[in-house]
Amino acid sequence: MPANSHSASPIRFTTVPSSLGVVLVACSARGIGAVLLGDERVELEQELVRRFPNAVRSDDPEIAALARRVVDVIESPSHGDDLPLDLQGTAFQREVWEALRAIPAGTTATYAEIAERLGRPAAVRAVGQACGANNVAVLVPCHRVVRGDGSLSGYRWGVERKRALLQRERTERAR
DNA sequence: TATTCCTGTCCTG
DNA sequence: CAGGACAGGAATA
Repeated sequence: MPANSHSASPIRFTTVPSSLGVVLVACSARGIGAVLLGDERVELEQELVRRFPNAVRSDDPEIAALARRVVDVIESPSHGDDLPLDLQGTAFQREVWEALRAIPAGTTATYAEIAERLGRPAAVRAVGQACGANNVAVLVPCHRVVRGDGSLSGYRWGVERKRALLQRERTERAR
């Protein structure tokens, strides 16, 4: 049991294919620290290492099982998730991400609504910033936040994926 | 329609 | 440390 001093505990990751492209799942001892979406495996690995320099690839079955569960949530949003998360961010960012998790699948909220929910109605723009800083795609549903005029605005992993996720969740909710 | 300002955070010089 | 850039939005002209 290596007692780690100030260098964070190792973060292990693996990648799996999905209908939305490659999914990279990384986790620490506390839980899932990152879920990245992209077109190419290498691209995602580079992005992860940029954010977590101490991340290492792992073929641990435990990680693989976790990754499979993440893909399940992606493919079938109504599946619900109780996966352990290890979110790192400022107090404000955590508040935002917490608020996002309260948005039911199949529905959306505006950046203004989130800001209001936090008691900071004027911090709308900061909310957008916090969403973009989120490392855990899908499980922290930043894709369910839209503009006041209904447009999808942006998405860190591509607006097309945002559109696909929302459409899928609406379909699941309808049945 | 075009500016301007607001808010929290990050990035860059 | 200062200034600019953002996945927004309301107010003003």
